[in-house]
Amino acid sequence: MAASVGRPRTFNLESAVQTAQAVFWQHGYEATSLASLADAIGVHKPSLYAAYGDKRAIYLHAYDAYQRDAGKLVALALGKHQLRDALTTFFASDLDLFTSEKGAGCFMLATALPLAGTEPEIATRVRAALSELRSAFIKRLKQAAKQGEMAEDMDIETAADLVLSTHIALANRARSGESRGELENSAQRLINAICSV
Amino acid sequence: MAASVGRPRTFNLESAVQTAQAVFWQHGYEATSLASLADAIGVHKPSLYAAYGDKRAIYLHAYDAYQRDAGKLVALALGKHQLRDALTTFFASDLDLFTSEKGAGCFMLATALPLAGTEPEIATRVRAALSELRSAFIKRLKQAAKQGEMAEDMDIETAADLVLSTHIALANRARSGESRGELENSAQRLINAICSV
DNA sequence: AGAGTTATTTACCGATTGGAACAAAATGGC
DNA sequence: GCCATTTTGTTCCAATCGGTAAATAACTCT
Repeated sequence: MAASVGRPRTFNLESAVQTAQAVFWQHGYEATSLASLADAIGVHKPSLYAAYGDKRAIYLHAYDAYQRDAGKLVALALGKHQLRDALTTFFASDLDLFTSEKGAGCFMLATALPLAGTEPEIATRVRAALSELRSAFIKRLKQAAKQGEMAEDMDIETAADLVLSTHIALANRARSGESRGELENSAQRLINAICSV
Repeated sequence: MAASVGRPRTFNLESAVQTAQAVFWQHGYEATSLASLADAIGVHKPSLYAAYGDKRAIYLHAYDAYQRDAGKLVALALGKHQLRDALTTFFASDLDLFTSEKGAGCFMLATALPLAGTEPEIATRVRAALSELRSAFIKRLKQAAKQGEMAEDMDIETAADLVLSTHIALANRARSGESRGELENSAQRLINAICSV
């Protein structure tokens, strides 16, 4: 896979994507210049073009990396045996992510949603990601319902909506600078509303 | 207030702000150029500078107008006598706004939140707006609780969080291009979870 | 050691950006 | 009719934008 012939690359492809991700995360897609990306990574612009392609391609690399990493966190959290454990872990890693030093809020919602106003293919990506997340919630909540872990009068579709809505809202509120404590309170209240045990 | 002396302005200040708002709404703050604003309004750039100030000032005018208009809709909806009526009206006007032809999703969340990553004063504005909205929900839900309109086992803070979260999530999902029907379903499920009558 | 390959650096491109200078045009007050 | 005032249209600015051409440097393979 890696070309062993020719002059070796002086920077790591994956970690450079992480660096680019942080720049996009803080400034958004449009406000991020190629010069600032190259500067942050420590290379010159043509190196970025040679390695990834144009600005859009660099962004999509950062986007894909985020989705992959976030997906792992979701799977890890929802894998917990008890629903309350699963949701607590899910929202804890959510808040870790949304208050990380790489950027405030959710990378995807903060950087891709503005573009969604004019670029349908970006909108479709976000829509698909949210739909996939909701499906994961549905699957996990069905399992919880079987084990009697869900509050009575709470059907699965409603609970999935509430978890997804809280997830999205926490991302938005975190980007607006709300304190982690308040966000944790909201997450805790949702968990108590959904879980019977 | 209006200068009666001098050459009269050839465009309406308020409607020009609405036009500017639509451009920002669709493209976001950074991707909106002064040239495109002037073009959409039908004037030349210097007229915008003379009337409002720089690009940031034009955006803040659009932002303030949005907040004022949206605030009226919220007050109108929450003024309904029955909680179910109030929430139904609230989310209906939400979806009208989020699927309007002026732009997809919520103007505030779509255009201001990306800026919040680097500009604290913008972040503070959004934070304050969301906090104010939550307070309005709390006030309205307290009244509903007195009249026995809220589901048992549902405390006010939790319900307010869920309404706010759903509101924010609908805005995000609308911008991602989700159909109005799916969004309506989510709103309806939340209403059923909160209201006893 | 030389050839082939790949990534580097420097320099540059046209286009667009937000913003401003300036004079002409259009009004009300005198 | 003229002056003060305000907005208009034209023109221009330095800076930055995303992207590229071309030469050089660093490596592997034979």
